[in-house]
Amino acid sequence: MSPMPSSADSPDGVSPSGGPQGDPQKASTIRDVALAAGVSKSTASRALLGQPGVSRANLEKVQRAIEQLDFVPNQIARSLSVPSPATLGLFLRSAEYPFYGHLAKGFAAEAGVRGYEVLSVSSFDQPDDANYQSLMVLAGLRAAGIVVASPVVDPLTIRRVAARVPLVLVGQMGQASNPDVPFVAPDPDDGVVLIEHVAALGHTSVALTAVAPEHSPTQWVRIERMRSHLEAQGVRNRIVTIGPETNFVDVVSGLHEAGVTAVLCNNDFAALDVLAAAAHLGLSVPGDLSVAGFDGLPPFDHEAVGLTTFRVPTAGLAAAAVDLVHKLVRDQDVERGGVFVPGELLVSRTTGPAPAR
Amino acid sequence: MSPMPSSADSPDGVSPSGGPQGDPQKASTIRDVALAAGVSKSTASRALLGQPGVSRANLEKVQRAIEQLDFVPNQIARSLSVPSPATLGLFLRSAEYPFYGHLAKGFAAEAGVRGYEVLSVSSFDQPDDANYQSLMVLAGLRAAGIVVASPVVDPLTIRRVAARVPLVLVGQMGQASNPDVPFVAPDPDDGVVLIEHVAALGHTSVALTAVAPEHSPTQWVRIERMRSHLEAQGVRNRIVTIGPETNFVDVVSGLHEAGVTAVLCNNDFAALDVLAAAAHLGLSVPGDLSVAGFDGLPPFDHEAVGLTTFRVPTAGLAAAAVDLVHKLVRDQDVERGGVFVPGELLVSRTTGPAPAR
DNA sequence: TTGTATGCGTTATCAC
DNA sequence: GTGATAACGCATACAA
Repeated sequence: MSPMPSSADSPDGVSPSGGPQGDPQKASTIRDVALAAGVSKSTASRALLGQPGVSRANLEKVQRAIEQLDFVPNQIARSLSVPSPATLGLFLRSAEYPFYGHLAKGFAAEAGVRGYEVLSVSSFDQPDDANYQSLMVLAGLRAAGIVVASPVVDPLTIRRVAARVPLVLVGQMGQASNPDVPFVAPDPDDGVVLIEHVAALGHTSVALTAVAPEHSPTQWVRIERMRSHLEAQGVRNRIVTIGPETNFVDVVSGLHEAGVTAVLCNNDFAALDVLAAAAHLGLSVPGDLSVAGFDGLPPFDHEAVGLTTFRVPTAGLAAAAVDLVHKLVRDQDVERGGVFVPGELLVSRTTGPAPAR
Repeated sequence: MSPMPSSADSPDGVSPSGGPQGDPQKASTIRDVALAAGVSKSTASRALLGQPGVSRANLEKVQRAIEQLDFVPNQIARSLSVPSPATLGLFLRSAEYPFYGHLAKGFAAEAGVRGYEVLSVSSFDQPDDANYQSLMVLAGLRAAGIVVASPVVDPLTIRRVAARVPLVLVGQMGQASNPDVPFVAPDPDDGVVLIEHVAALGHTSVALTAVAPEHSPTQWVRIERMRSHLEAQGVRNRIVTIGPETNFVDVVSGLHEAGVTAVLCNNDFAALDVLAAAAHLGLSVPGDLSVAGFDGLPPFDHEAVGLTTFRVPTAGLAAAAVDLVHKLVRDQDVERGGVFVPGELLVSRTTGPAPAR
């Protein structure tokens, strides 16, 4: 696919010229300010920027003109003449999920202390080419750097964009497809901590839930580690693939009948589904069945929910990502490969000792 | 405060000229493309935009050059000459809260079908002037329209921006401070539905939790309605102001001893806090105490959580907001005032009949 | 201290 | 069909 943007991106046939009676009030420019203040554009500009070398009289005149005209400097034009490395782009999967929301928060905080503005676009399950468009918007805005925190972006797109602007991946280990793109990801051994938790509780037959690989590549790395760790310990295990259509009552019922005493879920939402199913089946948790989630973000980590889960370090991931992209922007060397950030186990009331047989 | 942006917005002392050995690969421009293709800028531009009047030969040459140079048109420069009506700005409070995350999702979906790109910036509890800066970024980008979904933006800023670019408020009824700025908000009578729910269950003494007014202006409108409705029904009531430092065990204990049998919380997080406190005090829910939340977004609406709450219609709010701003962009008349969107009551296991006295 | 002239990258208006 | 040239709004080196 050509990198050309579609020229038909005008929304819904809106003509740029505006509506019936023309533009209501054309945005005032620095020229207007200068005119109103009776000075040259240069002086107005200098006053605007608070630069030295402007007489008090003119400064005040310009300020008055600005007030009066409600003048807002056009950042676009500004950044055209002075390359501003002050904007970072954030490409998120979907702010509706706590993980991405918290990631955005950490990202904004970390970028803020470094003086960056953050512009973000979300890929709410858009088709691939729409994702490409969205990323191009960020690139077209000449953001100093871009952080991509969405597993659904095609590697070729990543490579294309990464070739032009410093880019860091979050939450996916892109080695295979894009070895040169640095990344930040949760420690793949995070899941092993959960395994050790349930193994210590005496469980000898556990199930792991998972979603389709294309929805979350990192999940599979983690799950494979968990699985091999389980087998090394001689614990029976199985993987259950779930999706939007999954009937959890059937699934949990089947697992229980097969002797499974612990279910480790791929995320906290799934854990709630399992808990609801267990309740529906009259299974006590953790008496008959232990359940653990994954992500551990609010509100799932709340005492009132009581879920045993594993908290992914969103703040740490965000900080590492900003750090990486900042280095890239400053043209400093970045270690090939990436950064892994470990999370922490949160033990609550949904896991307990394996039932006596 | 003056509308002048700080000129010290360069991140961390980065010199624009780049790192040690100069710019590694200066972004290629249309000039480079034209040069490489052996045509003029005009022809290159036309080819880029897919405009008619370009020979097949030249078209192909330009396309090849684009591929080779990894050329991405500079949107910034582009929108300088032709104001792009294809971008909507979204100013969010904090994507970490489910409400804003879901709002963003609905917003993106609705804007997408209308052909807009969505750029969002979040005001994660920034100080006021930082908010101003962020909004100015959006305004400076010359977005076609802006939707502000953050209660913490000062009215003067809103007015300033609204004077330049179509702007719609979400979640706050700005009549008082900005009567001319259209808004979309949850129905202020939403809370009354909860009142009727607990009243029907026989509760005669209820408490309402609330946060400080500056954090959520709309909340107070809702709560006032609830309160007057309670009094009209002769139900005893009190308002408990909560904050980050609140000790919920003390609060709930006090309420219970005072004979309160139902607590209606200002949001779902607070409801979880109340539930945890009740559990800690050995109070049964809903036996001794009924608890309800507010917002009703995932995962709070999950069966496994079992919380009685009220779902605010994020999708509806988002759709209405996009509709409004779209009309504004097209220069169509917009009814003064705003749009109220009602939500729906979700009854679950934390509310029940009032305990016999 | 102030004004003039030029450039940033792109599109649009003209001539050719 | 093609290529100069002038905007767009702002910053800035340079001249005054």
